[in-house]
Amino acid sequence: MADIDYIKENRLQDTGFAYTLRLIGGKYKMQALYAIHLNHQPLRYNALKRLLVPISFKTLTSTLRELEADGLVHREEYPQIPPKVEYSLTPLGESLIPVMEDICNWGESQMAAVKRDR
Amino acid sequence: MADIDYIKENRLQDTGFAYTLRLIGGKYKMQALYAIHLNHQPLRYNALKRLLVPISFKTLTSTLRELEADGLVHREEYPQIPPKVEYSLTPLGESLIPVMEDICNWGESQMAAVKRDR
DNA sequence: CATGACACTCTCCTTTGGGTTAGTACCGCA
DNA sequence: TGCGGTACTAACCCAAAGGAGAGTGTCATG
Repeated sequence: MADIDYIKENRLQDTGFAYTLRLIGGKYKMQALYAIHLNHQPLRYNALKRLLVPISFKTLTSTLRELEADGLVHREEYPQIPPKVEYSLTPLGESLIPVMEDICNWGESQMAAVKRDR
Repeated sequence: MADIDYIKENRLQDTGFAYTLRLIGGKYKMQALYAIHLNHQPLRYNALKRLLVPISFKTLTSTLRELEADGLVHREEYPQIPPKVEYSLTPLGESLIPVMEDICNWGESQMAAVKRDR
């Protein structure tokens, strides 16, 4: 009954669910994090854009700005010409990788199952 | 380098990420699944609606229809008056619970950390 | 001499998710 | 007799997310 009270009290929307999804819920949020992770070293803006085709400038920029504001990504700007900006994962960002991998794995196995059943 | 090729080949959008998020990405998708799970028995439409306040009829209906179409939820209709419809998790839906709990836990601990640091 | 790379910004446009309101058909209960 | 509960559907609306395309300033390369 404690479980149900928990729902009835209507806290469901205020749990970690909503919190986590606010951070990684965007169309390319997880892809961006994962791409940086897999690269094993900082990634430049245009490199990231090429990896996340067909993302647009606008979306990539806002995606990165939000990830930075949420402390998942670190932005390092080199004031030179031509400009150079590198993005890397913060420890917090890294801590999300296992969670994202679970999501990914579930989807992979499910896709495989669907394919098998046809 | 295999990792990077994986990205470069541009398969990132076609991985389990996108697949899983298509299934549970809606505003109330995970909440609905979790509510049914916690109830330990089938939930009726209006009961679910009360738990997911402030969800609207339209959104709850489309949410449930999509979950059903994706095989995560089972819909059982009792042709009586007044009508009665019960929703329960399929085994596939149940298999998502641990993944969702990981997402939830990460968010909870992160919220706690943010609170602590102020 | 001109093109392209760099890391963007700006403006406008479309799509999508979700919200609002109203209505349906029937019944039990006060 | 009329109100509330049951599980919806239909029509319309709104805001936010994302996409398209052009522009910026400087430099290296062909």
